[in-house]
Amino acid sequence: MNILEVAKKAGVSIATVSRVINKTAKVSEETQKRVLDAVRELGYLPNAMAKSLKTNSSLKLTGIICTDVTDFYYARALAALERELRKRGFETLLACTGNDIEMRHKAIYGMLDKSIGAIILVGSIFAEKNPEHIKHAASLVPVFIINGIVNVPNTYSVYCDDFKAMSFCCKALSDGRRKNFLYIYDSDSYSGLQKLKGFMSTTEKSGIKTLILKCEKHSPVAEIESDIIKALQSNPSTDAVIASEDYLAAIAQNCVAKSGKRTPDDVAVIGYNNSLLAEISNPTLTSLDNNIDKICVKTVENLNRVLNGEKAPITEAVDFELIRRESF
Amino acid sequence: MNILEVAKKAGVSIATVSRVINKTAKVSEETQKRVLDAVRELGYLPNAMAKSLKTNSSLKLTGIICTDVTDFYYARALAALERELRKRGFETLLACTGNDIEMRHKAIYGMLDKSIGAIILVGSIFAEKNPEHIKHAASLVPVFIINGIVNVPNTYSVYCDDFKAMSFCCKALSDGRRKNFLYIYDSDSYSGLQKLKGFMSTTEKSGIKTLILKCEKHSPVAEIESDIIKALQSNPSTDAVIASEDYLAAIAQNCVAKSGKRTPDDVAVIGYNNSLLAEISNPTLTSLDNNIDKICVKTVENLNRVLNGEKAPITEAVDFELIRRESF
DNA sequence: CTGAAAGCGCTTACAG
DNA sequence: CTGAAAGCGCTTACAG
Repeated sequence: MNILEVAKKAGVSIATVSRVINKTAKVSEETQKRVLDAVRELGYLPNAMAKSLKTNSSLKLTGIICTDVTDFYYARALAALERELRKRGFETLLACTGNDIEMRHKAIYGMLDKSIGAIILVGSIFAEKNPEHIKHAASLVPVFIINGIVNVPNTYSVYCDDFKAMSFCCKALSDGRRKNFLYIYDSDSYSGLQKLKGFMSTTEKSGIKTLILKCEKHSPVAEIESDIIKALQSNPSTDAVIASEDYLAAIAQNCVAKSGKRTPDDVAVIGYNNSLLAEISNPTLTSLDNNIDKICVKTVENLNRVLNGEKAPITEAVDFELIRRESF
Repeated sequence: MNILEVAKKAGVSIATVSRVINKTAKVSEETQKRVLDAVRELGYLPNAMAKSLKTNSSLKLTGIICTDVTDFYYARALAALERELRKRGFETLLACTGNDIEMRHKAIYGMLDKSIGAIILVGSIFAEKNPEHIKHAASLVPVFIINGIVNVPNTYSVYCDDFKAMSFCCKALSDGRRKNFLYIYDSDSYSGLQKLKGFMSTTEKSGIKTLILKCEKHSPVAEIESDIIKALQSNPSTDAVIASEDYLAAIAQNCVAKSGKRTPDDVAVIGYNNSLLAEISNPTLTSLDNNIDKICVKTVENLNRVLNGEKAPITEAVDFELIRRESF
């Protein structure tokens, strides 16, 4: 089914069909109707490939690569990115990779094959120490990383300074006379490590006692709970918990309760990302808002600039805020 | 930057360049190297449009239209769909629409312009009473609806029978000697209404007293809480709450606690979708699992069949299961 | 207002 | 092993 068949059916040239469909020049009403009828009867759908090949407009495709859309934080990022891209007339090609490094690399090379104009990598997990694949991608199209930094030409980062943010959380707790912190995290990504470093460096300076617990992402909730409860038991004077993600903080709150302690009186809890979970938790969860929405807005602004041949900042930080609720 | 420039730089014909890049015929090592070097130096990226135009393979694009990726249920659907599509070599073009009906229609027409082979509509909100736009879309490409039914040719549905599922929840509660139900919901989508009907018809038959509360989606948690608390106060003998979504159930649990009652002893609570939220809630939440993952798997199987010219079921139901936890 | 024809960037018989 | 050329389905000057 192509434009020629429509033209034949309507008894006109393909040029005329094209004009009618694209409303790109005056065509007599009578002819117009014949063409439109033919289009309808045949169920003709213009071939977008051929079209963009000719007009060289491309589909204005942006490739978004994300490890896991079911992660609430990434889902918010994806939603914001798609919304901002759409605003500017870009389409979104989505690839989810899971946490397997092979899949991540494959996804990047896969995207490169699709006539995309740019790649957005969602999550600092893509900011590896040896970013060969990103280097390759960036040699072909501009690459934008959400909340991660990788030092490669033609690669742009908008991020929240998670080191500072986590440091801020620690200070808030120690200002509140808390002295014995449990830190729970689940990811060794760039941003995950920044948070961890922020925690360690700040608690060390202030002479806070610390215990650090790493959980496996996607392990059963019961398992995480049991690990946290053990950690709390091994260090009964724990008076504050900081988690790298709200869901870990929410689970931790439940563990605190199960240990017969009260939040925040006995144990304060701070989460991270300020997700819906923080509002729904019982007690509601104080959480660090690292402004993922703003990160995405700025990223797409930069993308738009770069694709228009303008300059854009290589790295750009957004601010953060500790949203206080019942848990601290 | 096109194949001709690469050919010039390498001192060969464009045919040879194409062969090297696609490994589609023997080329001498020496020539191969010259071509690959040229490709590298120029940062040449084949034009996927031109390629697919020629091979007529198309990008094997599937358009997924979704109202809101930050909704946990839809995020799970999207993740499952993308995974299944990728398995079979399809790319995913994503459009998010929000809840505005205009935007939904625009998104559908927008997709049709992109050389997609099929459209997947995520969420029964797309199953409107007057599905003109779906009819139009389905006249051009097969349309697949996740958990919604619309009676239009070339449209396929895989769904969970939410009427039956909700009815099952009610029966479980009334078998447990509960007599006074509060139902909380937030959506008038096809599936939302099925759930509501299931609730009403079953409670009516069993002589259960009922109160029905509709919340606005995306309204602040505090507002939802206050509405629920009012509802509980207006009907102090409420001994069971059923919500159309886990997050509403989680909030309801908090309200029950704030009203000085215990879950499940005084008030049992059942959520819907069996999301992570159900596991994290305190107490953990009994929830109806409507098998969204299976729905998506079957949908992509059907899509694959239809695109290969095989038959696929027009409508297909998956089973459901009530996952018991602490709240009932 | 309409059509014939060139050309978008590729792939792939067809020759050699 | 390699190249010249046709053709994928469109759009758009150029003529008329």
